[in-house]
Amino acid sequence: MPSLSNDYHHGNLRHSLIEASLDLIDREGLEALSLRRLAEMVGVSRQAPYHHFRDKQALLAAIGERGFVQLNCNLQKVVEDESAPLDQRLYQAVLNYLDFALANPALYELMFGRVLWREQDDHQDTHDFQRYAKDCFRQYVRLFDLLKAQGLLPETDNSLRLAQLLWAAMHGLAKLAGDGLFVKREDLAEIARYTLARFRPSTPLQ
Amino acid sequence: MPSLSNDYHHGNLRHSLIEASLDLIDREGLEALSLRRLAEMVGVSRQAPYHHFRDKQALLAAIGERGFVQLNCNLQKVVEDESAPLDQRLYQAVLNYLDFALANPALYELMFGRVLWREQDDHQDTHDFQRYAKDCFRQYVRLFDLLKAQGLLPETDNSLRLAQLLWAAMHGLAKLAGDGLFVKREDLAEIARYTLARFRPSTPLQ
DNA sequence: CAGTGTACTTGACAGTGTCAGGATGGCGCC
DNA sequence: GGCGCCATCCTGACACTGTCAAGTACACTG
Repeated sequence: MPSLSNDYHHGNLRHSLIEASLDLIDREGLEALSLRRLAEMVGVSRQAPYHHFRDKQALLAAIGERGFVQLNCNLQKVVEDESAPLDQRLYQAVLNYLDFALANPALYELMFGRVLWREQDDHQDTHDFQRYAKDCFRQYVRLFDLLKAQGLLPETDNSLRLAQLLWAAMHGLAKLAGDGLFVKREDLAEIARYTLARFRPSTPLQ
Repeated sequence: MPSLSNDYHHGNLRHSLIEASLDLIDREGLEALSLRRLAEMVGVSRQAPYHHFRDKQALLAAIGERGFVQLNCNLQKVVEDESAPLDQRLYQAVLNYLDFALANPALYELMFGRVLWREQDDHQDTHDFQRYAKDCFRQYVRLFDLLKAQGLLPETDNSLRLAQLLWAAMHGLAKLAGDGLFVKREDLAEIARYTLARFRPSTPLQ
């Protein structure tokens, strides 16, 4: 067990680096994230991070993983909230996703950035990262399964396809609103309802 | 008018740089694009590009603009193809979009990358760039307007909202399939039909 | 108490965007 | 025709990046 009060051995550098990264990208954006600057922030030499991350990509994967864990935790609470009716849970799961994306634009950009998703890369870090991401996605499949089981969706509907489509729409909306291309931010909630109406035209949402 | 056969004055460097950029990112991805390397490819000094682009960002905007012009041209042909029924045109417009995104992943990434869409930036280049992007988007609004005019969609539907939603879904699908996160590439066409069915449940598509 | 390994350090290198200032050469004006 | 203008291009320099190599400090194990 490493001692925590030590000038030379930092104690838990890995954790500190991830924390500092989140802070940095939140304040200055993803492109401001550099290993050297990070090392300086944490008060350590430029090469020290390499004892905890194989390279920059591995650090990025760890940060992204953190994001997915947080998002997953968030969604899980919504999906398993027995006190709310299922269609309200679905609506809330969409809103929470969009909130998360808009509240952490840089982190969201990283989580779905191309760097972490190209196939070539077969290192353990990115495998872990992608596993956590898929856990997140599965929350939506599960929600649609529940809706079907409760008769709120026809049995013939395909939960996987619905989840893929819903996720695609959410991701697109997050991009549109977050970067302000074809959607004004204040219209987002209305569009979210508009979206869900296409999935379950029967019930009104507020 | 500059002479074209000249060692010192390149003649039409701006165009050559954009062309070389497209070639490079197509072969090696977006992160391989550097001004210095580009200059070398074109056979010019590293500072020469700065006489045609204010900085790297301006070059990126020009490349992205090129992408939007191409996409817009592509869509316009589909939308105005009088020989096809409107619902088929819509379907084709979706397929063409997805094809474009999957065939030019690096260019697509650039076109919708965060670098070119943050608001702060108020230079002419990015304004032009964003104008072309919006032209593209308007093709879809127009298509929905046509569908309404022809009675294929209820008058109460909002073309803008429909276009926003459809575009969001397409963008999300392009991401999902292109980077292979939650969607297999071969399922994409089916999901595209699934998507459109949510917009106009009445007609079958093939 | 020697020694081993982990966490950390400094030095070095190639590559990046971009600022400053100098060279070249085609064009219009006297 | 000669001259200057100025767009176009060049070289030098700087601060910054990721990362390899090789050294140092410290904790723990025999």
